[in-house]
Amino acid sequence: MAKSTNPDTPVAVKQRGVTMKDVAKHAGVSRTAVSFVLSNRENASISEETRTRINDAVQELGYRPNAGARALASRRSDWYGIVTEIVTAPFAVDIIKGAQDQAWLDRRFLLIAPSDQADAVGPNEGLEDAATEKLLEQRVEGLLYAATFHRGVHVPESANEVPTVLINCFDADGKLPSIVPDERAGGRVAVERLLQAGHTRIGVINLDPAIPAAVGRLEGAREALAVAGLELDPELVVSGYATADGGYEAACHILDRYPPQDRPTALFCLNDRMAMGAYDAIKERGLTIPGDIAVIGFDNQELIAAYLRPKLTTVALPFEKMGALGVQTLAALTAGQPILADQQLVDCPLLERSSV
Amino acid sequence: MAKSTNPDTPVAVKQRGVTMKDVAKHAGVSRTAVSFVLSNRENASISEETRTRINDAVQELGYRPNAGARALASRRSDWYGIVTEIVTAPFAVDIIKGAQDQAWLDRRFLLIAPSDQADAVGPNEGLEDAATEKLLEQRVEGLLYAATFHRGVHVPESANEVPTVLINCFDADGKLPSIVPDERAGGRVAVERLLQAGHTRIGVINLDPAIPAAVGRLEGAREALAVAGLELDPELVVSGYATADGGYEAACHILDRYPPQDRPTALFCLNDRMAMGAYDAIKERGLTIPGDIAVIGFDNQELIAAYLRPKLTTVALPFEKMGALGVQTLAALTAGQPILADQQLVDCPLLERSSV
DNA sequence: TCCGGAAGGTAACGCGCGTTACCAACGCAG
DNA sequence: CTGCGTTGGTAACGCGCGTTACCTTCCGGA
Repeated sequence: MAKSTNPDTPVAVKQRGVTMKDVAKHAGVSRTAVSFVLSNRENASISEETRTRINDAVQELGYRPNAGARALASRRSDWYGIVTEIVTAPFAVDIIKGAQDQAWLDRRFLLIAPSDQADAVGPNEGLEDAATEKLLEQRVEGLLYAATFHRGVHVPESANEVPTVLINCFDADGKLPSIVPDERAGGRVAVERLLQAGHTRIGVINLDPAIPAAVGRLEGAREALAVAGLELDPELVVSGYATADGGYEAACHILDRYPPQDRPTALFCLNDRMAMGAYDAIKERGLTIPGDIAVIGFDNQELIAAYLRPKLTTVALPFEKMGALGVQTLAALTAGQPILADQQLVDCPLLERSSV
Repeated sequence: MAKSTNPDTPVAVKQRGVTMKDVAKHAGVSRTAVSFVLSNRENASISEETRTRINDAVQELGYRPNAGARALASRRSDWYGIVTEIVTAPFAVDIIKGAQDQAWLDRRFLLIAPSDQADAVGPNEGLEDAATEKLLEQRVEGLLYAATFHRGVHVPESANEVPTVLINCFDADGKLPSIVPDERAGGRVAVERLLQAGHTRIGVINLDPAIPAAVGRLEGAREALAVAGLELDPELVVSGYATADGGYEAACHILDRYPPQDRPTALFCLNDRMAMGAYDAIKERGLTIPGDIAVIGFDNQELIAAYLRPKLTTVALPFEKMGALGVQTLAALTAGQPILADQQLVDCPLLERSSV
């Protein structure tokens, strides 16, 4: 099987492409005519006959336009750049998917440049700037910045040279438009679901209380309770590391503190990984889900939520939608249209599975 | 969702950039001199003094080269394209990361184009061709195709126009070089680890026996056993759906078939999701991991393997390495260098955690 | 008859850059 | 003085394409 490849290409592969000139010659017309036909010019007067002759020539020769040359001549590039650490930490990969798909719909192209965890003051600090710089060298018409988790970020200076939109993060300096999840509404819908199932004593497994996700989700939870005339018992809110272990420990803490009759009957875990740990704590105590304890998560990490047993009911982060909305917003910006709002909130839908 | 946002809006943003001419004027030299300095031409005779004058001008004006124009003039584009369904199904996202990083090292750029599950004969069948076509329009110098799981694929005809390398898949028509995991060695190392821990009666939770991963891993398992003078008991090999539920059922099947003393003492799960299900089956029966039953997985899906309790020992798929190797191979190809082998196997390292 | 206009094109410029060919000035040996 | 190599540059072409200005017919009406 070990065959060495291609003996007859010496060095530097010839990008010998068919050009418009070739098409023109083959069709017996001028290059301009070809250009007119290919770009579907409105007021170009080309007879139907030559038009088809040109199209045939395009087919026969396998002509493929040169995007670079086109960009050079027309001074518009048909592409956006996205700078993201998602390539490194794929948690929010659906942002890319959503953006990619939307761009594709708009016949645009997404250049993806990696960044390390943004604002990391470590050795790789320059990477983000370099990525932005590289994208601008490609003459992207707009920039997107996407983060793996909702937070404030600083974008490089040069991002101001083209329209820029932030996805799943916001400009700490407050100048750029951003698309973020509506954490508060998400927290509300989660707790509403628990209330609706009859739970009134609800434990909360919290994230680092300082991050936007925790603040918003908790606030939403309080709102939902308030509507029902209830309050959030501070004793039932336990923070932990945002991991399965952290969730396990927090759940143990909550479950063991009370005698069975006073125990909360539901747990709102502020992310799915912690819910995963909570599952273990609950099962370990011989309790069932959702019979004895209902569990609701947040994030909808497929690998966890869909594969836990029972499958986890959770609130989904609208990554894909945010990605698409980011591109739409960028399209509006580059077209000079006004933007609806500086910060667009996107709904976090509840995903019913079997843990409530 | 995903409503198309008017692609042909006229009001294009002026990409008013500083050009070489501006730099030249500002430095009081010719544009050629600037070009020579910026491209570090070997035998260009430019005095040290004008050289610094030019560099200063570049700084002061914030000149940024136009990648498109450069590509047009030099007929080389500094970028590769990668067509992949990974954007849709992020399982193997590290391939992109590895490729991206390696490309970045080579000062190249990766254009990522989405494809649906390849060879899907569904409604989206054309997407892959379209993606390839778009990439060729950008004049990529080489193409990568990456799959989420190891399998044979067909690539579009036009891929033959530039050097092409397949990652985590292979050309069903046998013409293109590919980078795939060494499944067999992975299966071997997994079972070797179990043997080393003293297990001789090993159950195997198998995937769809037809796919390359299952074939290779099972073969490797047999080899390892053979070295130890053992054989694989066909009764201990149970196939199931490649999900947690599938793993759960298969594990139940194996565990319940024998009385405790005849029961296998270890399970080799051919992927981590199935191991996740197996965990449940084992715990449900009051057995401990790894005390009563050792479990070893395959794939190293971080979200599962690192968060299961106990953490799962598993064989990692070398996605990142495959991505990097893919780019390296492509670089060699585009440089006209011969390729080592048509199919390169990449090692699957064992990741020790706590389940053996 | 002449004029006007539409239909069906084409020549030529420039986008920003890499690259080749050429040129002026200078030093220095013969 | 001539000849010749070296140093330090520059003019000009072309990459593939969008675009503008212009140029020919041809036809119908006054």
